[in-house]
Amino acid sequence: MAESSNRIRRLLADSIGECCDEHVERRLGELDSLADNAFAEDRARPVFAVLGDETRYRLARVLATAEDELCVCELEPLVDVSESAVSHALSDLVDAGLVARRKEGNWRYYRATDLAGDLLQVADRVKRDDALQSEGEGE
Amino acid sequence: MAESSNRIRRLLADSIGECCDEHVERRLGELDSLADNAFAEDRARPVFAVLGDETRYRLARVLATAEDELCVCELEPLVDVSESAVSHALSDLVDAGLVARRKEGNWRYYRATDLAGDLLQVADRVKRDDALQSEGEGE
DNA sequence: AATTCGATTGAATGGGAATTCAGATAGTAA
DNA sequence: TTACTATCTGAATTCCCATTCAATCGAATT
Repeated sequence: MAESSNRIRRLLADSIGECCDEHVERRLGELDSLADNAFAEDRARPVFAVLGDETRYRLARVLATAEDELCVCELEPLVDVSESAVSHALSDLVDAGLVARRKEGNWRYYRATDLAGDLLQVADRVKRDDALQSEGEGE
Repeated sequence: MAESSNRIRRLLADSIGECCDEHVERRLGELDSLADNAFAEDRARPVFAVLGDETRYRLARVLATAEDELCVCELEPLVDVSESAVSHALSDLVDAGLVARRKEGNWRYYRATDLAGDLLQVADRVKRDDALQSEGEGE
């Protein structure tokens, strides 16, 4: 705390020439409220964590691409893990709201939700922009 | 392979009453091309994996909320890890195209890219829909 | 009711990733 | 050039999570 506010003091001094206690206090207040706003809603992270795993990502991708429901036995051959792992992965996807489940007899059908489709679409779309953005930096 | 196509045979038999070899072959073909399409672009997964980590997620969230560049010494107090870990996390975010870096003297300024902002926005927006979607399932 | 089938669950384990530690680097100041 | 600053890097360690194994479930069939 004392350490970091010293750095911020020097940072302010560097950027605005002069820096008094008042400046430091104000900046610290700004950062505090920024953190409050940023962390007000933090239920989004599990969604990213779920999609970050290869198995779950592939299942979500297939289901979103299919735009239709698929049975577990149709999904299983598409990922290189055991039947049990597929079941675990699909459960995680359901819990995260990325996939919906329907039961019919012994079969379980899974379908991607809009959330999954939208997230994958955004991640695909902006990937090129990303490359453009990092080109400019003179490292 | 033989195992899974047997299941698919039974699945088809269950859903369309009758099922011959031709049906099985066609369905297997459909699933194959589905997988080809789904896995054509797979560079999106690392982005999710990066955002799935708590430290990186918080940094990205703060930077996106700030809508302005922040110095490392301003970010560090907001996450409960060492200075080194913050540096590692920021590097990962830059590599994933979620954050851009600018150097000025001894200071390093970081800013969220559009990709980060868009992904976080989508993840936040659709979270309510998700809750609605999973309400309907009679588990 | 016994068996088979598709799928799920829970516990244990192995592998990988996040953190830290120690040292390095580049820029600044004396 | 010497010291100091803010940040980064790489190696080592710790910790978590994805997978598997085994057992189980509900539904259907005999």
